[in-house]
Amino acid sequence: MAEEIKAAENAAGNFIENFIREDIAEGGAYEGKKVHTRFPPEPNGYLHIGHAKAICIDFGMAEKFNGICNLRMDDTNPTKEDVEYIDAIKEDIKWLGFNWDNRFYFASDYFEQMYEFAVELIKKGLAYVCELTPEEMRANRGDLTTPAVSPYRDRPVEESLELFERMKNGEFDEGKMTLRAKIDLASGNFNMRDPVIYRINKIAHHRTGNEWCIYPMYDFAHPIEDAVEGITHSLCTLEFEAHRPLYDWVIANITVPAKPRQIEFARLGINHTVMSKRKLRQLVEDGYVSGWDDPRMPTLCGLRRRGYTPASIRNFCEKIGVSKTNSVVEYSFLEHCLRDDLNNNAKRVMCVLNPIKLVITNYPAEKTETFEVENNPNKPEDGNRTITFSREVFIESEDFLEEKVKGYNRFYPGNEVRLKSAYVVKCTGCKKDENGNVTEVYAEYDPATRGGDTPDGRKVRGTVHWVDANNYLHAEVRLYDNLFTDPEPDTGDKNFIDYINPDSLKILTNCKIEKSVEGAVMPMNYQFMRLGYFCIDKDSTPQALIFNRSVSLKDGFKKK
RNA sequence: UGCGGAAUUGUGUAACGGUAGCACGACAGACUCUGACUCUGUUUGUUGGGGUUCGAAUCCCUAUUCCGCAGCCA
Repeated sequence: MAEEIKAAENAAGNFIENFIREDIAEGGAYEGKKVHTRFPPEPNGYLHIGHAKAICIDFGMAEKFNGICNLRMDDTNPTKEDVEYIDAIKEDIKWLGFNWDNRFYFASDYFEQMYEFAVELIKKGLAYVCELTPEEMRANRGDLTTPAVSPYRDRPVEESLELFERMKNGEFDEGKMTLRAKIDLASGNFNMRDPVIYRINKIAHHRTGNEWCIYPMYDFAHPIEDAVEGITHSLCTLEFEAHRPLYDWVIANITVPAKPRQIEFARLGINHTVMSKRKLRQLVEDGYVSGWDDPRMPTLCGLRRRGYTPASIRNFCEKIGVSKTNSVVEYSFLEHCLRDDLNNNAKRVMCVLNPIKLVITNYPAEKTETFEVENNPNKPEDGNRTITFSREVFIESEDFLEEKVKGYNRFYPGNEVRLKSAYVVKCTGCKKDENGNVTEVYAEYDPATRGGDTPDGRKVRGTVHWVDANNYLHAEVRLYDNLFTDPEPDTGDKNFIDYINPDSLKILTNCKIEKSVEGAVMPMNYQFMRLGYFCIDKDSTPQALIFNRSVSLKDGFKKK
């Protein structure tokens, strides 16, 4: 316990952490236990960056207090769930680096117990079988100031007991009956207006098959799941705030030893994207993206394919903090977190996206020489690699201008430029085709500058990346931009589809990359010098390399 | 209109009656064999109005704005 408090005192301290710390100080819900949280996804879709925040909070908070965190599939609604998502969810969480050990559970593990608890409530006169149809229930729901009504509210306990058992036995059709908690039909909180806690669903459950035809509702199931697993702090998002009184009601009225506490935090919003499962699904199903793992998607599988690292995402979640304020974080902040990680860890490599040939006219035609280049100039311990150089190299077509422009210090006739790690060369001109397009650039090299140094100490302002035209690999490179042009495509009465960015994907098929990447496989992050961070795509093969641009480098070039 | 929440710089987040700080961005400069990185500096904020107090982002009152809730979804 002392350790836990100490650990907490050393930490930054968001409101949840402070809450738990106070709880520990008071002895509160603990009874000497460890902090115990859980991450409870419903297996009905893929995880996205918003879930990553929740995962980092659930697992991270436990970690911070030397506690533990369970992974639990909240599978109480067989009409929406499927096994196909379970493995994907586990994979994403593992990828982020969190560990649930052997504490992997299903809400459906507790169906029998939940049934017993429901019976307990009925016996206590705290639940009753209601025969209102869904339509009738809606009609009798009341409104903000008018109470709800149910003609079945005062049904004798014995009768409810019998009907509930018959519900369980499949004697009634879907929609005919529900079990309702008897709380307060006049409550200003609709969740307390005798909420349905069991409904009939005659559909096979992905785990329990046809064993059950009645299923507990979230509001009844969740507190039980938490209590049964000994969860101390049940962390969830803000929209469940109004459900907390019901959560507490269930805990208070059934016989469980543990008293978990629900604490709510704000959902993550990120601009230039959408986060709701429904909308992401629409993007996939209507073909706006190639799939759930399209590199433009905010899904964890999408981000992973895009080249995001677990560290960058965890760091992002750590830095955005936790509060109860609804907020929209800038997408560029996520990008910052990626650059921050990759700048330290990605191997540098040279790739020319839009190649144009540079001919070094005073360099021998048949000669080839090699250079040793640092893999990461900021990290000498990452070693060197060898690249080759010859009379013809590819340079970026945008690194050449026929005439000097103020502030531009790359190739233009008369200017000296350094070919990164090779030689300083002086641009002498270019060749154009009949349409006036530049087809080749010419330069002369200074043999005294081998390795890129200038023995005479003269300054060379521009340094550009290049690839030996006699020794390179061909590559396809996919460039991505925001999926939506509008920073908040789904606020107000906007239709997010109207704001899809038509230029969110650009495919370059004529890229030249240095030979050293030969044989590279996923997952592999590179920095293409001066361009950005790129990774091998899952479509890539050794014969046909495909790279994704994860994020560009920050562009400090000031246009006047 | 009932209930429950939330308002701190462009964005996110601290400060729990005692100097409004940090990160990102932006801007300016230094450095540089990546116009990156790194480093230095600058800029912008307590939703409004009252009150309590020597002192208020923080406590009280009041107003305003925003978010969530009327699924047999989670």
